[in-house]
Amino acid sequence: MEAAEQPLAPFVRDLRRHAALADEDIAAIASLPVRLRKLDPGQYIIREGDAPTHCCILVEGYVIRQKLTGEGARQIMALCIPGDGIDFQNIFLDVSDHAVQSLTAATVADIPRDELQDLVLKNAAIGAAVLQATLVEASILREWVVNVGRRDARARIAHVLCEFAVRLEARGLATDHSFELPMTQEQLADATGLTSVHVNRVLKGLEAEGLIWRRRRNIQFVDWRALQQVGDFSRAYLHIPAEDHVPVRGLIDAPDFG
Amino acid sequence: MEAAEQPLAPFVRDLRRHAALADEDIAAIASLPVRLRKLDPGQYIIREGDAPTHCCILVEGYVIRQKLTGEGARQIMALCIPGDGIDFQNIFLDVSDHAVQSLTAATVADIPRDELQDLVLKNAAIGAAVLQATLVEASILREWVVNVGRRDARARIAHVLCEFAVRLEARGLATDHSFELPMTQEQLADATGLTSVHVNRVLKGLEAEGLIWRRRRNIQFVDWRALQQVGDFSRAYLHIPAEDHVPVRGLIDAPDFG
DNA sequence: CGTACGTTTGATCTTTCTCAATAATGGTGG
DNA sequence: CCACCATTATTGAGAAAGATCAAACGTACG
Repeated sequence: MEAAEQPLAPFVRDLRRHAALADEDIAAIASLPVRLRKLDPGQYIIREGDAPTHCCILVEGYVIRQKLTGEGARQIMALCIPGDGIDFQNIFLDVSDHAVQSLTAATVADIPRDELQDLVLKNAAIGAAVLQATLVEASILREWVVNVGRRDARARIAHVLCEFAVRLEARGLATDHSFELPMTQEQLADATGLTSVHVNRVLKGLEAEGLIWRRRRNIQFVDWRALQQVGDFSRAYLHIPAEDHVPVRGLIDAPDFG
Repeated sequence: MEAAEQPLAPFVRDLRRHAALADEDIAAIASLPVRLRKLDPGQYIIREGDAPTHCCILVEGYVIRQKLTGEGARQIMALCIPGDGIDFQNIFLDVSDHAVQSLTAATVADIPRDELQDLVLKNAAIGAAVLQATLVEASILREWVVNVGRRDARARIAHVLCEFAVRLEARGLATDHSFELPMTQEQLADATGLTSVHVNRVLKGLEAEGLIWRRRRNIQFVDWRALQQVGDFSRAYLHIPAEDHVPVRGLIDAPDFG
C-alpha cells in the first residue's frame, strides 16, 4: 500500500518538473537520511509555536495546514497531497507559525532539518528548486485568500473541489472526474470560512443542480465545465508545467490566461 | 526624498536579518544591474497573466498584490512596504498569477529577471536568503487567510492596522503609534473582504470606542493593547528577528507564543 | 469655482450564522 | 452477526452580520 522503494519519488518528480536538477542533485537528495513515519487520522505533525526539528514530505494520505483564532475558530489554509513538502515553511524559520495535521491515515518522510539546511545552503540548484516549490505554494495561498475573501459560499466550495481535483490529477492520483474528498463537511467549512451547516446546504444544492454527484465522501463531477464556472476556477495559478506531463485524464485541458 | 545612494539597502538589511550573508554575497547583490523606476499612484507593476522580465524591489512608497474574481471583485492579498521584494514570486514562474499595483507614488528598483536567476542558481547563500524572505511572506499570507476567513469585520480591520504598523516599525518607517494608512477605505475593504461602506462604519466604531484616532488617512493608536486584542493580533507570524533590531519604539514589546 | 474622488450616513435586503433537533453511517465489543 | 456509540450529515426556524442601494457631504486639485 506504500511506495516503499522510493518514498520521495513523487516529490522529486514534482521538483524536477519545475526546476532543472542534475543527476548529482537528485543523488544528493536521495542520500538524505529519511525516516518514514506513519500517522493516524487527526494527528499533529507540528503545532503552532513548535520548534521544528524535521522537515517532512508527504508520502501518502492527506494533511492540512491550519491556524486557530483567539476565539477558537479554525481556518484551514492549505491541503497537502502526496508528494508535497510539508515543512519547508520551517526549514529556516525557528518557530512554526501554523499547525499541520493529518486528515487521514498518512505516511510522511522525515528529514532532519539541519541536514536539509546544509544541503540547500551548499547546493544552489536544490535551493532554487525548493524556492520554486515554495513559490507555487504561495500562489495557491493567494488564490485561497481570494476564494475566502471575495467569493460566495457556492463558488468557494466549487473552487475548492476544482482545485483539489486538478492537483490530484496532475500528480496522477485521481481518475477522471471522481475522487474521494478526504474531509468532513466541517473541515470543508473551515477551509472555506463557512459553517458546516451551510456547507451541507451548498453541497446539496450543487448536487441538485446536477453539477456533482456524491455518495459519502466520494464526489464525482457530473458537469466539470459548469463547476469550473460556478467556482470561478482557472488552473493557471497552480503553475502546473505543461511539458513532461502525466497522462491527461480529462480535467486538464485548455490553457488559461488567454 | 529618495535613497539615491543605496536604494537596495533596506532590502539587503532585511535579508541579512534572516539569513547569514557573507560580504561577497552582499557584493554580488550590489553588483546587480539595478535601474530605478518611478511610479504614479495606481500604476501596475505587473498584471495577472503577464510574463515578468524584471524582478523589482520596492524602494519607496506602497504597493499591493491583488487578484480579480470573474465577477470583477477585487481581493488584495498583500501590502508591500519599502524594502520588500515585489517580484520574487516571478523569479522562476513564467506567468504572473496576480497583479501588483502601486497605492501611492513609488520607486522600485528593477533587476533583470535572468540576472537574478543566474545569481540565485550560482550562489546558494543568496538563494537561501531569498527563500527565507519568501517563507516569511507565505506566513503573512497564511495569517491573511485566517483574517479574511474567520474574523469578523472589526477584528479584520484592527488586525490589518496592527500588522501594518508593526511591519513599518520593524523597518523603522513609522514613529510610535501613528502612521499614514496608504489606502482608501475601499482598498481597505478589498484587503479585508468587506465593502467600503462597512469599513467606514467599523473605523468609525473603533474611533468612537477610543481605540484609534484618525484624521484623513493618518491613524493613531490610542489604545494599542486593546487594538491588538480586538484584532486578535500576535506578531509571531511576522517572524521579525529579535536580535540586531531597529530601535524599539513601543509597539514591539513582549514576545508571543508563550 | 467646479469636478472628481473619497467619505459618511440612512434604509432595506440577503447571505450566512446560530441553535436545535433528527437521521445516517461506520466502527466496536459482545 | 447484532446492538450500541460516536461521528457526521441533514433539516428547520429564527437571528444577525454585512451587503446593497442611494444620497449627501467634504476636500483636494486643476
